[in-house]
Amino acid sequence: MAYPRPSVTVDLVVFTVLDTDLKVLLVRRGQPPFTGAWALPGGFVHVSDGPDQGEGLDDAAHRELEEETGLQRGTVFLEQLHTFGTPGRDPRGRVITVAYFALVPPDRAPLVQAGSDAAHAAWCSVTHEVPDGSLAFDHDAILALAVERLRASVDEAPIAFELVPPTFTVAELRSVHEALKGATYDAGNFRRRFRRMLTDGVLALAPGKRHTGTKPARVYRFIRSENRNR
Amino acid sequence: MAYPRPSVTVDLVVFTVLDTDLKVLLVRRGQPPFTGAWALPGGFVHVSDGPDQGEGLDDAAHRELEEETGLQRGTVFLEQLHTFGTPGRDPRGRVITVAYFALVPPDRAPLVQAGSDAAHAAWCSVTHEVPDGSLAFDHDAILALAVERLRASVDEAPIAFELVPPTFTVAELRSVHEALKGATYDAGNFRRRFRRMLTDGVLALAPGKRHTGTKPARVYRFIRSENRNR
DNA sequence: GCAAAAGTGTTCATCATACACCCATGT
DNA sequence: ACATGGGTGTATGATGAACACTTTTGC
Repeated sequence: MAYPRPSVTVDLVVFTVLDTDLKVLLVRRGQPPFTGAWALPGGFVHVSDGPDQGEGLDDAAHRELEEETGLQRGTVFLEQLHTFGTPGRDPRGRVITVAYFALVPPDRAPLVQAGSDAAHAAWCSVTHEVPDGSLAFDHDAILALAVERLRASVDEAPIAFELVPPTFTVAELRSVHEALKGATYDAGNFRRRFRRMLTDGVLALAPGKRHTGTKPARVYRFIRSENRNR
Repeated sequence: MAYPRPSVTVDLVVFTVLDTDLKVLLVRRGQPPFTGAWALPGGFVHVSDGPDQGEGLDDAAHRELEEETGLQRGTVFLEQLHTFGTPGRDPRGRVITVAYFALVPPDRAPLVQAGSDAAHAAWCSVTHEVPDGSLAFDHDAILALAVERLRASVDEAPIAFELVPPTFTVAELRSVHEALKGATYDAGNFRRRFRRMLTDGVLALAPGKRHTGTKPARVYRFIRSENRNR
């Protein structure tokens, strides 16, 4: 146990969908290395030599997320993505980073502006504003993997609901799907999938209607699986 | 950068299928903590304070795998699974472990016996020989996650081929699927899926036939996607 | 009235499942 | 001869893509 140890950090890939476009939260670096470059938010995992040993990885990720966005644990989807530890990825020394990806619904995304370091954080369009090779460290690779994982997860798990307000219309959910996959869905067919989720208890009709400029649409809400069986 | 740092290890969940049963490679611990208990093979990631910074995570996993089984890089499927870093998971101090899972075809599995520390390593049946709570550290949780991921991956990616000899029959591949999922597949329907893979270029007919005690069966081989397009 | 989005229905191809059935071989 | 597993065919139901269609609102 007397060997040199690496530093361990968490990096966050925080997604949201604004204006039917997939956005990622980036911060502008104020210190070297990569001063002035955009990077993923993140920080060191707190470690203690005492008996408590410090904080857990998920705890560190949630802490960093709250520091950066003000969003508290339990209110956002956060999941471990992958761990990156290639030697040389940080010129200062051996740093291993555990990457997480988070999903923030658009109605909570503006909270980012109210964060402590608001000036240097921004939502950037993944497809238009983040050219390959523009991020610090190996954050391009981390972002690429996160996008890939996000796209793959949409068809498997009910994660699109994490990117939508508490109540939403069929068209709104479809819009999120389209933003994630970069393709258009047939409105009729998407509605049928939607109806199946309704009968499966994944969704429920919510009171009220939404006026979007034309015919008012029904609004629905997502039923999390924990509450679905009771 | 002067804060206390954690130790970082890699742990390996090495699977194979022997006698139509899913097995995992376990080692018996010789030192405290958990002396005498079964554990996943693994070890510390080499870190250096010099400019080279040490070895990469994948490199560490491959090194540990070769030390334990003699299987060299490029000959086995190895993929990062998840990183576990709950404080207290190792009573000696803060240890964060990057878990990997590996798939070894049965024709190479016996090589494990030839390893340097052969006596204390064994293939254990996941369903019969590894009761919950029997492994050291949090290795029960790591194994459980690996099994879950393995089961989920079988239907998505062509990973069953990693658990089968270089050439195999339809029944052999079906047997692996059944061992992984713990269910039986209809022989005719499985054959149809198999035929689709054949026309898709995922599989190719291999020369020779295999005598299994009754009518000789055709043998096939897996075409890796890199070679499929040329 | 007209455009645009909400919402419904129909057709067609694909694929999983269940199951009946023939064929070849070792014992 | 016969049991066993290799190998083939068929009917049925679920699902998804493509697309025509009606309804309801705002302008």
